[in-house]
Amino acid sequence: MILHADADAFFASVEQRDDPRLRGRATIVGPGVVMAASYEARERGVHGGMSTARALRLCPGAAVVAPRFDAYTAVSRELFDIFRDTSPVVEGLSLEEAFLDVAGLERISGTPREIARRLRRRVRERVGLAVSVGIGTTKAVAKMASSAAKPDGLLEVPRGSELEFLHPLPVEKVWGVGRSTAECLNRHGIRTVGEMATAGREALVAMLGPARGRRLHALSHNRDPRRVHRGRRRRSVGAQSASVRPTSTAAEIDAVLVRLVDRVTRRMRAKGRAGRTVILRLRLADFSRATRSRTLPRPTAATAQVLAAARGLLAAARPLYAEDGLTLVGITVSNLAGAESGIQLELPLEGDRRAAVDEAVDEIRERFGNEAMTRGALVGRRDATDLYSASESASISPGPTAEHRGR
DNA sequence: TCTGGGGTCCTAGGACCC
DNA sequence: TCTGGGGTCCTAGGACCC
Repeated sequence: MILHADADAFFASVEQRDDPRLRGRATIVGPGVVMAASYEARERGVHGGMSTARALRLCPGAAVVAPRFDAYTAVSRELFDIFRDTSPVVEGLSLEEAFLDVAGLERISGTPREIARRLRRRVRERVGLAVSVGIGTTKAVAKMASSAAKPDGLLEVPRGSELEFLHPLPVEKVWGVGRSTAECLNRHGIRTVGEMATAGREALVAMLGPARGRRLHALSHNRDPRRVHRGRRRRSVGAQSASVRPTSTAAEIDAVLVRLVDRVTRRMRAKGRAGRTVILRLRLADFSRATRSRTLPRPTAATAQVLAAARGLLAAARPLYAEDGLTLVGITVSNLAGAESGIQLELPLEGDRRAAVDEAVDEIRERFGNEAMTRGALVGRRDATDLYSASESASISPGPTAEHRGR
């Protein structure tokens, strides 16, 4: 069984925990837009992403507080300490939520429900926050069960009863279905997961494209082979700023760009990562978006190199915004060295390299299932997985099957 | 309703190679 | 010389998540 644990209204709950005056009071984090809203505010229709001005019209008297990211990071660490103490296999999804594989822990720790109860109690006592937990046989069911359990709840979907849980749910409750997908399904008369199951795979693929169509079809029949795995490597590092205005001068925009590049490359160096693709993100005056990217021959985390690429992209994109100006600039470095695959291994430069590869293949089978190995690829490369110690590394990708690829 | 900041994954076309 | 299948990499954009 898989647990999905998720701290309720995380940022807002930390603020309420740390400031007694906010307890029991509608609390909104973030000036400008709502980054998080306490349940008191949600009851009045406030939700993440809306402007605080609108939120205050819906919920006059709400407290608006500025985010304190350092505090959230510290609380997140405490939360994950408890998660990892609960199960050896923890996969974090964000600061405040994670999957925990509790299969095989019955002898030591009790049933999944007992484990979940204890987890919730420990977080409440030691961190002072409410954590909702969903229990299911798959990631998707566990995740959707925790949403259904909120606030401050626990919901187990026992093995065998998954379809009873899934089928009545409206499609927009499905993890991975957002506004656009929901609208498309609704247009075709599909409103619930059960109707999705009845529609059939070909119909869903025709509506949504091969990847989304197949995934949702599988999910509606409770098929979700994804394992819980720890140690996923970050695939990109980015920073953006909405401090630019349509009236900003070229020099002001360049100053923002320099600050963003510095922030990103600093973080990359701190983590010992280097990347090859520099992506410039722009939001124009009419709030439309554009991206421009450039792939370098070699991974880098050097400020000067990333900045040179970023400036080149900005200059080339100038015709886009010369007339009306910009409202956001962002820089992301992706294609991070050593992140191409599901698994990384260091090969000894001498000795039994074959054995190391065989071991890695076994691990991939375990993590991703046999299915995923039909087209496993072994890619050997000599590059810097770690900025400071270049070594030969190999990555083995859990290749999509021919069926997955639609070929 | 005039809109943060950080990520993930998928798609589609073109260049290029064998 | 022309045609074709099969593959990789790069670029740009879109959808979704917290």
